[in-house]
Amino acid sequence: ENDSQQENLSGRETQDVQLELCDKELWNQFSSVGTEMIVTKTGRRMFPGYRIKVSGLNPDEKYCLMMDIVNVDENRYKFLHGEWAVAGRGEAHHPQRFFLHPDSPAKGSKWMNESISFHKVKLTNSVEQNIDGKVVLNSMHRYQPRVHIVRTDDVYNIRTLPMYTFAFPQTVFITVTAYQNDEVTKLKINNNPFAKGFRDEGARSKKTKLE
Amino acid sequence: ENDSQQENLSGRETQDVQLELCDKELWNQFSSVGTEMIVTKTGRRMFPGYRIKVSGLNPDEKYCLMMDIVNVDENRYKFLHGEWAVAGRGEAHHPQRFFLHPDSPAKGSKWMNESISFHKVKLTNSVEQNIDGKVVLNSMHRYQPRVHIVRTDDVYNIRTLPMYTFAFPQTVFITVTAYQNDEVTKLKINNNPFAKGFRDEGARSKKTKLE
DNA sequence: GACCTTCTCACCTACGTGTTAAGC
DNA sequence: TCGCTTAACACGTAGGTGAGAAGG
Repeated sequence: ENDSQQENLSGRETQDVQLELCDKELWNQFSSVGTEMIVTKTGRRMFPGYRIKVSGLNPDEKYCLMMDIVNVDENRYKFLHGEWAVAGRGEAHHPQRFFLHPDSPAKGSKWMNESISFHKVKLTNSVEQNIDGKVVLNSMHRYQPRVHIVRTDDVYNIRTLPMYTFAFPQTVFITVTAYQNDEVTKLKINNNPFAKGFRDEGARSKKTKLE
Repeated sequence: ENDSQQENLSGRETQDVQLELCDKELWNQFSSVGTEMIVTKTGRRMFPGYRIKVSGLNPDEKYCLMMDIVNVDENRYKFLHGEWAVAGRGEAHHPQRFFLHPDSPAKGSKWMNESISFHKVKLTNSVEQNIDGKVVLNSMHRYQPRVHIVRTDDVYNIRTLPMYTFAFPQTVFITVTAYQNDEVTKLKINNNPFAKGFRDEGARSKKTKLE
Protein backbone atom coordinates (compact mmCIF):
# COMPACT_ATOMS: atom_id res chain seq x y z
CA GLU A 1 0.00 0.00 0.00
CA ASN A 2 1.64 3.20 -1.15
CA ASP A 3 -0.62 6.00 -2.26
CA SER A 4 2.07 8.62 -2.55
CA GLN A 5 3.53 10.01 -5.74
CA GLN A 6 7.25 10.05 -6.25
CA GLU A 7 8.55 12.45 -8.83
CA ASN A 8 12.33 12.41 -8.54
CA LEU A 9 14.74 9.60 -7.82
CA SER A 10 18.51 9.36 -7.60
CA GLY A 11 20.87 6.55 -6.59
CA ARG A 12 22.49 5.93 -3.24
CA GLU A 13 19.39 4.91 -1.24
CA THR A 14 19.44 1.20 -0.52
CA GLN A 15 15.77 0.66 -1.30
CA ASP A 16 12.75 2.66 -2.38
CA VAL A 17 12.18 5.75 -0.29
CA GLN A 18 8.64 5.53 1.01
CA LEU A 19 6.37 7.82 2.97
CA GLU A 20 3.48 6.89 5.23
CA LEU A 21 0.81 9.32 6.35
CA CYS A 22 0.03 9.35 10.09
CA ASP A 23 -3.58 9.56 11.27
CA LYS A 24 -4.66 8.28 7.91
CA GLU A 25 -8.10 7.25 9.20
CA LEU A 26 -8.77 10.72 10.50
CA TRP A 27 -7.63 12.30 7.25
CA ASN A 28 -9.94 9.93 5.39
CA GLN A 29 -12.91 10.97 7.52
CA PHE A 30 -12.31 14.61 6.71
CA SER A 31 -11.59 13.88 3.07
CA SER A 32 -14.87 11.98 2.68
CA VAL A 33 -16.90 15.07 3.65
CA GLY A 34 -14.51 17.57 2.00
CA THR A 35 -11.68 18.84 4.17
CA GLU A 36 -11.69 22.54 5.00
CA MET A 37 -8.79 24.45 6.55
CA ILE A 38 -9.18 27.91 8.04
CA VAL A 39 -6.86 30.69 6.94
CA THR A 40 -6.50 33.84 9.04
CA LYS A 41 -4.44 36.98 8.95
CA THR A 42 -2.16 35.87 11.79
CA GLY A 43 -2.05 32.24 10.65
CA ARG A 44 -3.93 29.08 11.62
CA ARG A 45 -2.63 25.57 12.09
CA MET A 46 -3.91 22.68 10.02
CA PHE A 47 -6.10 20.05 11.61
CA PRO A 48 -5.50 17.16 11.30
CA GLY A 49 -1.82 17.90 11.78
CA TYR A 50 0.46 16.86 8.94
CA ARG A 51 2.62 14.01 10.21
CA ILE A 52 4.49 11.32 8.30
CA LYS A 53 6.79 8.35 8.67
CA VAL A 54 9.63 7.77 6.23
CA SER A 55 11.54 4.62 5.31
CA GLY A 56 14.17 3.56 2.78
CA LEU A 57 16.65 6.34 3.45
CA ASN A 58 20.35 5.60 3.82
CA PRO A 59 20.81 5.69 7.61
CA ASP A 60 24.20 7.39 7.39
CA GLU A 61 23.47 9.99 4.72
CA LYS A 62 22.12 13.39 5.72
CA TYR A 63 18.78 14.68 4.52
CA CYS A 64 16.64 17.78 4.70
CA LEU A 65 12.85 17.47 4.84
CA MET A 66 10.49 20.21 3.77
CA MET A 67 6.84 20.74 3.13
CA ASP A 68 4.97 22.98 0.76
CA ILE A 69 1.34 23.46 -0.27
CA VAL A 70 0.43 23.81 -3.93
CA ASN A 71 -2.81 24.57 -5.74
CA VAL A 72 -4.60 21.55 -7.15
CA ASP A 73 -6.27 23.46 -9.99
CA GLU A 74 -6.93 26.98 -11.25
CA ASN A 75 -10.46 27.28 -9.88
CA ARG A 76 -12.16 29.28 -7.21
CA TYR A 77 -14.76 27.36 -5.20
CA LYS A 78 -17.98 28.08 -3.33
CA PHE A 79 -20.12 25.99 -1.01
CA LEU A 80 -23.57 25.82 -2.57
CA HIS A 81 -26.52 23.65 -1.59
CA GLY A 82 -24.35 21.52 0.65
CA GLU A 83 -21.66 20.91 -1.95
CA TRP A 84 -18.47 22.46 -3.20
CA ALA A 85 -18.74 23.81 -6.72
CA VAL A 86 -16.44 25.68 -9.06
CA ALA A 87 -17.12 29.42 -8.92
CA GLY A 88 -14.99 30.94 -11.63
CA ARG A 89 -11.32 31.32 -12.28
CA GLY A 90 -8.94 31.18 -9.32
CA GLU A 91 -6.75 34.02 -8.18
CA ALA A 92 -3.03 34.17 -8.82
CA HIS A 93 -1.14 31.99 -6.39
CA HIS A 94 1.63 33.33 -4.20
CA PRO A 95 5.20 32.25 -4.77
CA GLN A 96 5.74 28.77 -3.42
CA ARG A 97 7.40 28.75 -0.05
CA PHE A 98 9.12 25.76 1.51
CA PHE A 99 8.68 25.02 5.17
CA LEU A 100 11.96 23.42 6.21
CA HIS A 101 11.52 20.92 9.01
CA PRO A 102 13.43 22.40 11.99
CA ASP A 103 15.39 19.18 12.55
CA SER A 104 17.00 19.54 9.11
CA PRO A 105 19.64 18.48 8.30
CA ALA A 106 19.75 15.11 10.03
CA LYS A 107 20.82 11.57 9.29
CA GLY A 108 18.49 9.10 7.60
CA SER A 109 18.51 7.00 10.75
CA LYS A 110 17.16 9.93 12.76
CA TRP A 111 14.34 10.69 10.31
CA MET A 112 13.29 7.04 10.09
CA ASN A 113 13.36 6.54 13.84
CA GLU A 114 10.36 8.68 14.69
CA SER A 115 7.29 10.24 13.13
CA ILE A 116 7.92 13.63 11.55
CA SER A 117 5.49 16.43 12.28
CA PHE A 118 4.78 19.64 10.38
CA HIS A 119 2.00 20.64 12.76
CA LYS A 120 3.53 24.03 13.46
CA VAL A 121 2.97 25.25 9.92
CA LYS A 122 0.43 28.06 9.84
CA LEU A 123 -1.87 28.98 6.98
CA THR A 124 -2.49 32.65 6.31
CA ASN A 125 -4.35 34.68 3.71
CA SER A 126 -2.25 37.77 4.30
CA VAL A 127 0.68 38.49 2.02
CA GLU A 128 2.31 40.53 4.78
CA GLN A 129 2.53 37.33 6.81
CA ASN A 130 4.85 35.63 4.31
CA ILE A 131 7.37 34.95 7.04
CA ASP A 132 9.04 31.95 8.55
CA GLY A 133 6.67 29.12 9.42
CA LYS A 134 3.69 30.52 7.51
CA VAL A 135 2.24 29.65 4.14
CA VAL A 136 0.20 32.21 2.18
CA LEU A 137 -2.88 30.74 0.49
CA ASN A 138 -5.98 32.13 -1.21
CA SER A 139 -9.27 31.46 0.50
CA MET A 140 -11.83 29.29 -1.31
CA HIS A 141 -9.19 27.50 -3.34
CA ARG A 142 -8.19 23.85 -3.37
CA TYR A 143 -4.71 22.84 -2.19
CA GLN A 144 -2.42 19.84 -1.84
CA PRO A 145 0.29 19.59 0.86
CA ARG A 146 3.52 17.91 -0.26
CA VAL A 147 6.69 16.64 1.38
CA HIS A 148 10.15 16.91 -0.16
CA ILE A 149 13.24 14.97 0.83
CA VAL A 150 16.67 16.20 -0.27
CA ARG A 151 19.89 14.30 0.34
CA THR A 152 22.13 17.12 1.58
CA ASP A 153 23.37 18.77 4.73
CA ASP A 154 23.46 22.15 3.00
CA VAL A 155 20.34 23.99 4.10
CA TYR A 156 21.20 27.00 2.01
CA ASN A 157 21.28 25.41 -1.44
CA ILE A 158 18.35 23.05 -1.23
CA ARG A 159 16.49 24.43 -4.24
CA THR A 160 19.28 23.45 -6.62
CA LEU A 161 19.37 19.75 -5.67
CA PRO A 162 17.31 16.74 -6.80
CA MET A 163 14.52 15.79 -4.40
CA TYR A 164 12.00 13.10 -3.63
CA THR A 165 8.48 14.55 -3.64
CA PHE A 166 5.41 12.92 -2.07
CA ALA A 167 1.74 13.84 -1.87
CA PHE A 168 -1.22 12.06 -0.30
CA PRO A 169 -4.61 12.46 -2.04
CA GLN A 170 -6.55 12.41 1.26
CA THR A 171 -4.75 15.53 2.49
CA VAL A 172 -6.23 17.78 -0.21
CA PHE A 173 -8.28 20.60 1.32
CA ILE A 174 -10.17 23.77 0.52
CA THR A 175 -9.24 26.97 2.33
CA VAL A 176 -11.97 28.96 4.10
CA THR A 177 -12.21 31.86 6.52
CA ALA A 178 -15.19 30.22 8.25
CA TYR A 179 -16.29 26.61 8.00
CA GLN A 180 -18.90 26.01 5.32
CA ASN A 181 -19.83 22.38 5.88
CA ASP A 182 -21.29 21.52 9.29
CA GLU A 183 -19.90 18.01 9.01
CA VAL A 184 -16.40 19.46 8.89
CA THR A 185 -17.08 21.55 11.99
CA LYS A 186 -18.31 18.49 13.87
CA LEU A 187 -15.21 16.49 12.96
CA LYS A 188 -12.93 19.33 14.03
CA ILE A 189 -14.67 19.79 17.37
CA ASN A 190 -14.79 16.09 18.14
CA ASN A 191 -11.16 15.40 17.27
CA ASN A 192 -9.13 18.55 17.97
CA PRO A 193 -8.24 18.74 21.69
CA PHE A 194 -8.13 22.54 21.53
CA ALA A 195 -11.81 22.60 20.54
CA LYS A 196 -12.93 20.39 23.40
CA GLY A 197 -14.86 23.30 24.90
CA PHE A 198 -17.41 23.02 22.10
CA ARG A 199 -18.16 19.36 22.49
CA ASP A 200 -21.74 18.55 23.49
CA GLU A 201 -21.53 16.42 26.56
CA GLY A 202 -25.22 15.87 27.27
CA ALA A 203 -26.32 17.82 30.32
CA ARG A 204 -23.18 19.95 30.61
CA SER A 205 -24.11 22.52 28.00
CA LYS A 206 -23.29 26.21 28.28
CA LYS A 207 -26.84 27.08 29.30
CA THR A 208 -26.62 24.69 32.22
CA LYS A 209 -23.50 26.42 33.46
CA LEU A 210 -25.16 29.83 33.45
CA GLU A 211 -27.85 28.76 35.89
CA GLU B 1 34.47 45.07 28.90
CA ASN B 2 34.86 41.37 28.26
CA ASP B 3 34.74 39.06 31.26
CA SER B 4 34.62 35.82 29.31
CA GLN B 5 37.39 33.30 28.98
CA GLN B 6 38.46 32.09 25.57
CA GLU B 7 40.31 28.82 25.44
CA ASN B 8 40.69 27.92 21.79
CA LEU B 9 41.34 30.07 18.76
CA SER B 10 41.86 29.35 15.09
CA GLY B 11 42.26 31.56 12.03
CA ARG B 12 39.61 32.57 9.50
CA GLU B 13 37.53 34.88 11.73
CA THR B 14 38.10 38.51 10.73
CA GLN B 15 38.33 39.76 14.30
CA ASP B 16 38.18 38.43 17.84
CA VAL B 17 35.14 36.30 18.50
CA GLN B 18 33.40 37.82 21.50
CA LEU B 19 30.45 36.84 23.62
CA GLU B 20 28.16 39.10 25.64
CA LEU B 21 25.87 37.86 28.39
CA CYS B 22 22.27 39.08 28.22
CA ASP B 23 20.46 40.18 31.39
CA LYS B 24 23.82 40.72 32.99
CA GLU B 25 22.39 42.94 35.71
CA LEU B 26 19.90 40.29 36.72
CA TRP B 27 22.61 37.63 36.78
CA ASN B 28 24.72 39.91 38.95
CA GLN B 29 21.87 40.33 41.43
CA PHE B 30 21.53 36.58 41.79
CA SER B 31 25.27 36.06 41.89
CA SER B 32 25.69 38.57 44.70
CA VAL B 33 23.42 36.53 46.98
CA GLY B 34 24.54 33.14 45.64
CA THR B 35 22.62 31.80 42.67
CA GLU B 36 20.61 28.62 43.21
CA MET B 37 19.07 26.52 40.46
CA ILE B 38 16.46 23.87 41.15
CA VAL B 39 16.97 20.36 39.78
CA THR B 40 14.05 17.94 39.54
CA LYS B 41 13.45 14.46 38.26
CA THR B 42 11.60 15.67 35.17
CA GLY B 43 13.87 18.67 34.61
CA ARG B 44 13.67 22.36 35.52
CA ARG B 45 14.63 25.39 33.46
CA MET B 46 17.27 27.82 34.61
CA PHE B 47 16.26 31.28 35.75
CA PRO B 48 17.61 33.69 34.70
CA GLY B 49 17.57 32.15 31.25
CA TYR B 50 20.94 31.73 29.58
CA ARG B 51 21.06 34.15 26.66
CA ILE B 52 24.04 35.59 24.81
CA LYS B 53 25.06 37.81 21.94
CA VAL B 54 28.00 36.92 19.73
CA SER B 55 30.21 39.06 17.50
CA GLY B 56 33.34 38.63 15.41
CA LEU B 57 32.23 35.57 13.44
CA ASN B 58 32.75 35.35 9.71
CA PRO B 59 29.27 36.19 8.36
CA ASP B 60 29.49 33.65 5.54
CA GLU B 61 30.98 30.71 7.41
CA LYS B 62 28.71 28.22 9.15
CA TYR B 63 28.88 27.61 12.89
CA CYS B 64 27.35 25.37 15.51
CA LEU B 65 26.67 26.71 19.00
CA MET B 66 26.34 24.55 22.06
CA MET B 67 26.18 24.83 25.78
CA ASP B 68 27.32 22.60 28.59
CA ILE B 69 27.48 22.84 32.37
CA VAL B 70 30.61 21.74 34.22
CA ASN B 71 31.46 21.39 37.89
CA VAL B 72 33.47 24.27 39.34
CA ASP B 73 35.18 22.19 42.02
CA GLU B 74 35.07 18.75 43.66
CA ASN B 75 33.08 19.78 46.72
CA ARG B 76 29.65 19.12 48.05
CA TYR B 77 27.95 22.15 49.64
CA LYS B 78 25.42 22.82 52.36
CA PHE B 79 23.57 25.98 53.40
CA LEU B 80 24.45 26.62 57.02
CA HIS B 81 23.74 29.70 59.16
CA GLY B 82 22.76 31.68 56.10
CA GLU B 83 25.86 30.83 54.10
CA TRP B 84 27.05 28.19 51.68
CA ALA B 85 29.84 26.06 53.10
CA VAL B 86 31.80 23.06 51.87
CA ALA B 87 30.33 19.83 53.21
CA GLY B 88 32.69 17.09 52.20
CA ARG B 89 33.84 15.63 48.94
CA GLY B 90 31.54 15.94 45.94
CA GLU B 91 29.92 13.05 44.14
CA ALA B 92 31.13 11.73 40.80
CA HIS B 93 29.92 13.91 37.95
CA HIS B 94 27.94 12.56 35.04
CA PRO B 95 29.48 12.46 31.59
CA GLN B 96 29.45 15.91 30.05
CA ARG B 97 26.61 16.41 27.63
CA PHE B 98 26.43 19.15 25.02
CA PHE B 99 23.19 20.96 24.39
CA LEU B 100 23.31 21.85 20.71
CA HIS B 101 21.43 25.04 19.92
CA PRO B 102 18.52 23.99 17.68
CA ASP B 103 19.39 26.59 15.04
CA SER B 104 22.73 24.87 14.42
CA PRO B 105 24.26 24.89 11.93
CA ALA B 106 23.76 28.46 10.71
CA LYS B 107 25.79 31.22 9.13
CA GLY B 108 27.76 33.65 11.25
CA SER B 109 25.52 36.46 10.03
CA LYS B 110 22.47 34.68 11.43
CA TRP B 111 24.05 34.08 14.85
CA MET B 112 25.27 37.67 15.14
CA ASN B 113 21.94 39.14 14.07
CA GLU B 114 19.94 38.20 17.14
CA SER B 115 20.38 37.16 20.76
CA ILE B 116 20.86 33.43 21.22
CA SER B 117 18.84 31.71 23.92
CA PHE B 118 19.44 28.42 25.68
CA HIS B 119 16.42 28.88 27.92
CA LYS B 120 14.92 25.51 26.97
CA VAL B 121 17.73 23.56 28.64
CA LYS B 122 16.42 21.63 31.63
CA LEU B 123 18.38 20.61 34.71
CA THR B 124 17.67 17.21 36.21
CA ASN B 125 19.10 15.11 39.02
CA SER B 126 17.89 11.84 37.50
CA VAL B 127 20.30 9.76 35.45
CA GLU B 128 17.37 8.20 33.61
CA GLN B 129 16.58 11.66 32.25
CA ASN B 130 19.85 11.93 30.35
CA ILE B 131 17.99 12.63 27.13
CA ASP B 132 17.87 15.39 24.58
CA GLY B 133 17.58 18.86 26.04
CA LYS B 134 18.35 17.85 29.61
CA VAL B 135 21.53 18.10 31.67
CA VAL B 136 22.13 15.74 34.58
CA LEU B 137 23.64 17.46 37.63
CA ASN B 138 24.22 16.52 41.27
CA SER B 139 22.27 18.51 43.83
CA MET B 140 24.21 20.67 46.27
CA HIS B 141 27.15 21.07 43.91
CA ARG B 142 28.57 24.16 42.24
CA TYR B 143 28.40 24.50 38.46
CA GLN B 144 29.48 26.76 35.60
CA PRO B 145 27.53 27.00 32.31
CA ARG B 146 29.66 27.40 29.18
CA VAL B 147 29.11 28.18 25.52
CA HIS B 148 31.05 26.58 22.68
CA ILE B 149 31.28 27.82 19.10
CA VAL B 150 32.50 25.48 16.37
CA ARG B 151 33.09 26.53 12.77
CA THR B 152 31.41 23.66 10.92
CA ASP B 153 28.13 22.63 9.34
CA ASP B 154 28.68 19.03 10.40
CA VAL B 155 26.55 18.50 13.47
CA TYR B 156 27.69 14.92 13.88
CA ASN B 157 31.44 15.41 14.25
CA ILE B 158 31.50 18.48 16.46
CA ARG B 159 33.53 16.90 19.24
CA THR B 160 36.53 16.37 16.97
CA LEU B 161 36.85 20.00 15.86
CA PRO B 162 38.50 23.02 17.48
CA MET B 163 36.11 25.30 19.35
CA TYR B 164 35.81 28.67 21.01
CA THR B 165 34.76 28.25 24.63
CA PHE B 166 33.30 31.00 26.83
CA ALA B 167 32.20 31.18 30.44
CA PHE B 168 30.80 34.05 32.52
CA PRO B 169 31.69 34.11 36.23
CA GLN B 170 28.33 35.57 37.24
CA THR B 171 26.46 32.54 35.87
CA VAL B 172 27.97 30.12 38.39
CA PHE B 173 25.26 28.49 40.52
CA ILE B 174 24.64 25.82 43.14
CA THR B 175 22.05 23.13 42.44
CA VAL B 176 19.28 22.53 44.98
CA THR B 177 16.05 20.58 45.18
CA ALA B 178 14.46 23.36 47.23
CA TYR B 179 15.69 26.93 47.62
CA GLN B 180 17.92 27.43 50.65
CA ASN B 181 18.42 31.19 50.66
CA ASP B 182 15.28 33.32 51.02
CA GLU B 183 16.95 36.12 49.07
CA VAL B 184 17.20 33.81 46.08
CA THR B 185 13.51 32.92 46.36
CA LYS B 186 12.56 36.59 46.44
CA LEU B 187 14.61 37.36 43.34
CA LYS B 188 13.09 34.44 41.46
CA ILE B 189 9.52 35.39 42.37
CA ASN B 190 10.01 39.05 41.56
CA ASN B 191 11.66 38.48 38.18
CA ASN B 192 10.33 35.24 36.71
CA PRO B 193 6.98 35.84 34.95
CA PHE B 194 5.89 32.27 35.66
CA ALA B 195 6.15 32.93 39.38
CA LYS B 196 4.02 36.07 39.27
CA GLY B 197 1.35 34.31 41.30
CA PHE B 198 3.58 34.48 44.36
CA ARG B 199 4.32 38.17 44.25
CA ASP B 200 3.01 40.18 47.19
CA GLU B 201 0.83 42.89 45.75
CA GLY B 202 -0.24 44.66 48.94
CA ALA B 203 -3.89 43.99 49.68
CA ARG B 204 -4.33 41.28 47.07
CA SER B 205 -2.88 38.45 49.15
CA LYS B 206 -4.18 34.89 49.09
CA LYS B 207 -6.03 35.38 52.36
CA THR B 208 -7.93 38.29 50.91
CA LYS B 209 -9.11 36.15 48.00
CA LEU B 210 -10.51 33.49 50.30
CA GLU B 211 -12.90 35.89 52.00
C1' DG C 1 -29.58 40.82 0.43
C1' DA C 2 -25.93 37.20 0.02
C1' DC C 3 -21.43 36.07 0.72
C1' DC C 4 -17.12 36.35 2.64
C1' DT C 5 -13.79 38.29 6.06
C1' DT C 6 -12.29 40.11 10.48
C1' DC C 7 -12.23 40.66 15.34
C1' DT C 8 -13.17 39.58 20.14
C1' DC C 9 -14.38 36.17 23.29
C1' DA C 10 -14.87 32.08 26.50
C1' DC C 11 -12.90 27.80 26.77
C1' DC C 12 -9.56 24.72 26.18
C1' DT C 13 -4.37 22.49 26.09
C1' DA C 14 0.28 22.70 27.58
C1' DC C 15 3.50 23.75 30.70
C1' DG C 16 6.64 26.90 33.81
C1' DT C 17 6.44 28.66 38.88
C1' DG C 18 7.14 28.32 44.18
C1' DT C 19 4.51 26.25 48.06
C1' DT C 20 3.37 22.72 51.00
C1' DA C 21 3.15 18.34 53.07
C1' DA C 22 4.79 13.91 53.02
C1' DG C 23 8.59 10.68 52.49
C1' DC C 24 13.16 8.88 53.48
C1' DT D 1 15.65 15.13 64.66
C1' DC D 2 17.60 17.00 60.85
C1' DG D 3 18.60 17.47 56.04
C1' DC D 4 17.33 16.66 51.65
C1' DT D 5 14.01 14.94 48.05
C1' DT D 6 9.60 14.08 45.96
C1' DA D 7 4.86 14.73 44.36
C1' DA D 8 0.51 17.18 44.31
C1' DC D 9 -1.21 21.65 43.99
C1' DA D 10 -2.86 26.53 42.90
C1' DC D 11 -1.65 30.04 39.98
C1' DG D 12 0.63 32.07 36.39
C1' DT D 13 2.21 32.45 30.99
C1' DA D 14 1.50 31.21 26.25
C1' DG D 15 -1.20 30.02 22.70
C1' DG D 16 -4.70 26.91 19.83
C1' DT D 17 -10.15 26.36 19.27
C1' DG D 18 -14.94 27.56 17.09
C1' DA D 19 -18.79 30.89 18.08
C1' DG D 20 -20.83 35.01 17.20
C1' DA D 21 -21.21 39.76 16.04
C1' DA D 22 -19.63 43.25 13.13
C1' DG D 23 -17.74 44.83 8.84
C1' DG D 24 -17.23 45.12 3.80
